[in-house]
Amino acid sequence: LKTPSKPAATSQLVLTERQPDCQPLTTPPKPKETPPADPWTPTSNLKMLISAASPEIRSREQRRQLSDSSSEVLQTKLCLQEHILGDEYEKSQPSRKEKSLGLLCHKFLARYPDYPSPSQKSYICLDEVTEELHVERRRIYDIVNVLESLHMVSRLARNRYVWHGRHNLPQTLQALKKVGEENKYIQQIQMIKKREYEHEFDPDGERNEEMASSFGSSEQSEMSFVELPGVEFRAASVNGRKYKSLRVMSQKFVMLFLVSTPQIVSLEVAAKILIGEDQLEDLDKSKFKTKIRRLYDIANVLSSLKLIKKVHVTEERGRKPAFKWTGPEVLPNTQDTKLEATSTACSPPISESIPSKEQCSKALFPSKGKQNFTRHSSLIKLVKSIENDRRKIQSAPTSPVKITASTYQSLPVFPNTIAQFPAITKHQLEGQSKTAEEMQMKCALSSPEAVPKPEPSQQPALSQPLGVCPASHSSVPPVILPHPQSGVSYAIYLHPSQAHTVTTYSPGFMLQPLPCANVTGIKSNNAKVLNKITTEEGDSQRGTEEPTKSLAAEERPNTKSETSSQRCLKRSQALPENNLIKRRKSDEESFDTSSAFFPSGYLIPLTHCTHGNKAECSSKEKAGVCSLQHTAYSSPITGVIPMPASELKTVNIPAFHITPLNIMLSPNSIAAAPVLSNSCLNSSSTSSAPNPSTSALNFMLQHIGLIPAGVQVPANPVLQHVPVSSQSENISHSSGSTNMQEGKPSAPKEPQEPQAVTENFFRTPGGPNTEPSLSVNSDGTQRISQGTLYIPQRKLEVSEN
DNA sequence: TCCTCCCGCCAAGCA
DNA sequence: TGCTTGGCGGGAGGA
Repeated sequence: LKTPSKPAATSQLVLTERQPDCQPLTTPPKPKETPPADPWTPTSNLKMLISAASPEIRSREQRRQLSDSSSEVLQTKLCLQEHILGDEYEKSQPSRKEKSLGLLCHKFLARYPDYPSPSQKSYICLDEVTEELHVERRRIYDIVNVLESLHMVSRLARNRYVWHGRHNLPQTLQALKKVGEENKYIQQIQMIKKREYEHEFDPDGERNEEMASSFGSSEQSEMSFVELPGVEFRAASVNGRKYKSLRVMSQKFVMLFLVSTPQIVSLEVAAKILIGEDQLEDLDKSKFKTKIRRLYDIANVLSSLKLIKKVHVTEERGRKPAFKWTGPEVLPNTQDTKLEATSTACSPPISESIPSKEQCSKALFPSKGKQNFTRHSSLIKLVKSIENDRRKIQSAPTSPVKITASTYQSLPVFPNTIAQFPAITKHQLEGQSKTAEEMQMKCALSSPEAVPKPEPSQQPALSQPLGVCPASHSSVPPVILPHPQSGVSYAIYLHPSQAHTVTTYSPGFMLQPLPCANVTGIKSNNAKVLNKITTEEGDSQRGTEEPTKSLAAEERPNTKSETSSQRCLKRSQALPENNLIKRRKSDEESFDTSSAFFPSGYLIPLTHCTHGNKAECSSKEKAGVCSLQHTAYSSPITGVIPMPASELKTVNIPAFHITPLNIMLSPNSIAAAPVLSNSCLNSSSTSSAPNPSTSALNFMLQHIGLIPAGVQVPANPVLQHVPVSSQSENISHSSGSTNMQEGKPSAPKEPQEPQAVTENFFRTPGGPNTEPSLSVNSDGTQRISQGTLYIPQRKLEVSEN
């Protein structure tokens, strides 16, 4: 039965009308002799008319205070039928748009308060809803499933749901964001975009294989449902279908927004990620189309909830539908231990012995809060702490988008970022010839995913647009740690987010020499390449509308999250469900194994840094060291690696407490900060800034327990030669997240010296995303002048229509 | 022409 | 066994 279209004006009237009180009209019994397929028979026609016009009829009845006796109604209908014929009838039919799921969802939501009183539970009876909204049940399921994914409703029983409203939304979004980060969706997005571009030139390429390798084996990515305390998930079917459910898809879709910066996700990318996470064989076209369909369904509901808004992103490849997150900003999770999502996947847990920061901290400090969270596999991944750390010290290896420094500086949070930016990158640049720089850039861009293997000898290319040091680093100083064996010094970055996480002493901890990163702007031709595959977003959006997001973009760099071995480990972290005790036990067991893999130590040597060595990089790339996977997700900082316990032998760092900083520190809280190499340092002689003194170093090392009191670390020639820019003085900034002093690039005095070191590490003249230009001072030293800001974000043009 | 997504078939699984 | 739930994809309306 084809439904003729109806003019918007008429149908709009019908649709905007809400009939909260009116019971649906009862359709007169249909004469048996009426052929149901014929729309123009009086009876069938009448039926359709009733369906289409009943709101009007009812409102008319209300206005006239007519009785709703069926005979009168029928009369009215018949009367209406007389007048609405042919085209009129067609016009009376709601258009397709007006039957949309989004509109239906609006109606559905209008029935319930956003924030229902906790004492007054609203129950949803599907039968009632379908009757009152005049929709088939199937559509209600679509809505309810999405709402369920956000814990706005939960299933109570057959046909019956409880309405929670938006009470749980912040919590849910926070949990989803966390899971999304753990799942490294941002990296997957980057990978997909890269693949898209590559596929343009290699349509017959091994796309699926690449995708397969990108996402790992299908078993890696079991679908799981993130639950919240008190919102139990009771799917009607506990079968495998549950894991393909719209609920899970919806959650993952939301996750993509929450982890993306800007928070715009194209359907295509979302579908690919969902497919990639699902089954690799789903990569055929029909599956893709199906996913897209479902995403539209979900998007319609989310749009009704005003969580997302449809936009279009225009790329060189064309205009793509996308959605932009318009929901509440999800702040960083402050209750990690509470947000324990549980995998409800049907796949069996592989291992219970994977430690994680949460597990460690939970073991030590069991949360007093709600513990009803079910466990999500992705939350208990071995490399969690690695990823968190990486995310903060990496940036997306994407094409830069120019914005002016002034624009950038206008951002309210910019000063913080400036303060965080490692001045070391500047020095490194200073120490580089342009040729070397270009070579590095080419190298890094041609293989941006070149992830350094944890071999000390390796010299991974680091192509990192300036200014990607995460804001969260602003207040935590790196520790300069000499390594007597290798003669290499290291910077240890203490991650603030981990500062409060107390973990136990991890016995084997060695500072592993890592190649120094080369930090350069992106100038190679590949920048173009990357640009082409990127989505677009107006700079204005970044700069004015969502400044924090702009910065957050740099906090969520395009980092290769894990090697395949890590994925295996990650995969193996799936834990059994439903038993808190069991979980606790497994947590403990997992914790015991932490010595087998010590994921959070990121160390960058102060020596061994060479400037981008194109030849080396290229050869490694050819040799497969710089695999695609690695490239896309690798740390631009380079040399950020997890360290197996087997390599952690030399220096034991117990859990300790940095009194001056009031930071609880553990080995898991150690990450690397980019540090100049000797060569870098030697070649770069911007000398206006103070060097950290040996006494300061000793002070800090003693305080943090790296060396016993009384022991002095000899003056480190490397450190002494660290040139520190004084140009950062020009940058106003505010810190404040710790009790550290800030903004004194002048010669530090104890005990402020370590802070001064920090300052110097995280400052740069032009802010985090400045592409510096090298100039030569009168004394022959090189300096970086503030230049155009380069945002390692994709060029994005968004149109909302 | 392509995007969007309604619509309903039909299978899984529950009561 | 009937009903609920929901995956799925055809195909039509709309841009």
